[in-house]
Amino acid sequence: MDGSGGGNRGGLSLDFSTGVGGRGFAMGIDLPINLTTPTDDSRRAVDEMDFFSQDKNRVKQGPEAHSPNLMIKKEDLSINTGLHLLSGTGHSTVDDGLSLDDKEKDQAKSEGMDEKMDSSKQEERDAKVARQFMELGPALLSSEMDGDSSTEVASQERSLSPTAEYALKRSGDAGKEIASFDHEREDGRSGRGVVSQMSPERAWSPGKAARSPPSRSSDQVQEATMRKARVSVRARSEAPMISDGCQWRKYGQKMAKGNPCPRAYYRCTMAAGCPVRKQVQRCADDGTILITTYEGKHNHPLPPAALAMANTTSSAASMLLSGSMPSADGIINPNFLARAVLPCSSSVATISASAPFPTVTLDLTNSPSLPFHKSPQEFQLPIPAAAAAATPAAQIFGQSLCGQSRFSGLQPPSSAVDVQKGQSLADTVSAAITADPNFTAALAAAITSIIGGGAAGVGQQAGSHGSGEQ
DNA sequence: CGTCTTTGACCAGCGC
DNA sequence: GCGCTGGTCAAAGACG
Repeated sequence: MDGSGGGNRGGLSLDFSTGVGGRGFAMGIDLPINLTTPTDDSRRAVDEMDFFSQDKNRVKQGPEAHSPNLMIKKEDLSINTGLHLLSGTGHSTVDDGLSLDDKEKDQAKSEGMDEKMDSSKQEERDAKVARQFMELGPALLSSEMDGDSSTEVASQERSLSPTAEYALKRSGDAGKEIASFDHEREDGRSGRGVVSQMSPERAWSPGKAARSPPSRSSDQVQEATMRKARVSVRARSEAPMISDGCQWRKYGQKMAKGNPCPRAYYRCTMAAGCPVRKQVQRCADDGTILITTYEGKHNHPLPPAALAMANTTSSAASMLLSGSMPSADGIINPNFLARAVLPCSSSVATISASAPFPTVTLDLTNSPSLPFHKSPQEFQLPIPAAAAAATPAAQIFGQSLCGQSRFSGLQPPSSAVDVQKGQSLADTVSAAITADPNFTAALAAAITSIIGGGAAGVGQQAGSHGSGEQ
């Protein structure tokens, strides 16, 4: 897909490993994120295009005006892009769950982030956070699902253990079983109305949509034809997979065209029937760059570390949603999200309409310097994007972002006007931070996702089993 | 023994 | 219609 930028200047090794090795756990990540100075022409998303401007115009003109590549419904994006699009007031418990761990991580930062954490200390932290997560699990679920029908589904999903699902899928007529499993989540009872933004399991594969039964509502039919937004994260890592706090099971591996490195397919196993899947592949041009593409939304509570990553990616995805909305604003700083995710990066986020899915790419490989070296005060500003989808304040952020008619991480701000608008937007976000405590909570979670590798394995530890890379 | 990874095969979409 | 490609399945083997 896209090449990689420059060399390995200013690299930073972040030890995301939990120290709990062991087969089957998708953690143990040594993630040396190496942020480099961007080279605009060396990283390029395939088929990058002016996604928002076209879409905005066409929304006003009606769906008929859409080209197939741009027929993206707002609700479609909301259904599938957020890995864990928390709404409203679901963050208090998350915040609580993070507090202790954050303190410890802050301390660890002060002791020098360039060094790998002592494994024993990290184990202690992991165990501690794992206990917190286990204790908070029910509360997390209730708070996150509160107020919508998701609670019903969550309980239903939980009623089927991962083992049971696995056995079900492996039994007898596998095709039939899997189909029925999908239907269970897609029908009116447990599908659309249930997890409000949960995508069907087949959402990952457009091909699977063709297998769906014809007897569906018009909305469902439309959804089946909709393209699913994805969030791709590029990061320099020598580990086979970045740790995002979730449990993943590898279900396939393929050699992708034009890339000597195989592409691995994972699905979330933290809960039965979780539709979230991800692809992991190394960049063809730079083997040190790991490209992780997420799709779907978790239908279960997440540990803090996973929540953080989910918020980060879902916020990026939410931009697609925002971008589909009309806006009177013109071009703003095309790299605002980039800076929001990593403050010092000038070329991080790319929205690509490359077929068949609209994709937000968060490029963590090309920032000239790291936020981790900065003071805590400096790091508070950038992260709001990570929480953009999670809090009311984030809506402000998202609304602002939706004004972007061009959003390309490949180009520096095209004009002084862009920079100016970006700055004003930053002011808005700053106000949002102070106005919304939940925003701060999500902020902390996002910080954890980037710097707090210690908690990355919490989910796996808390779970009875995990998955790992080969 | 249970769970997970590996890997070849299968299926569907898409382009020619 | 055919071939290519991406995505998924599932049997077999590996591991703890």
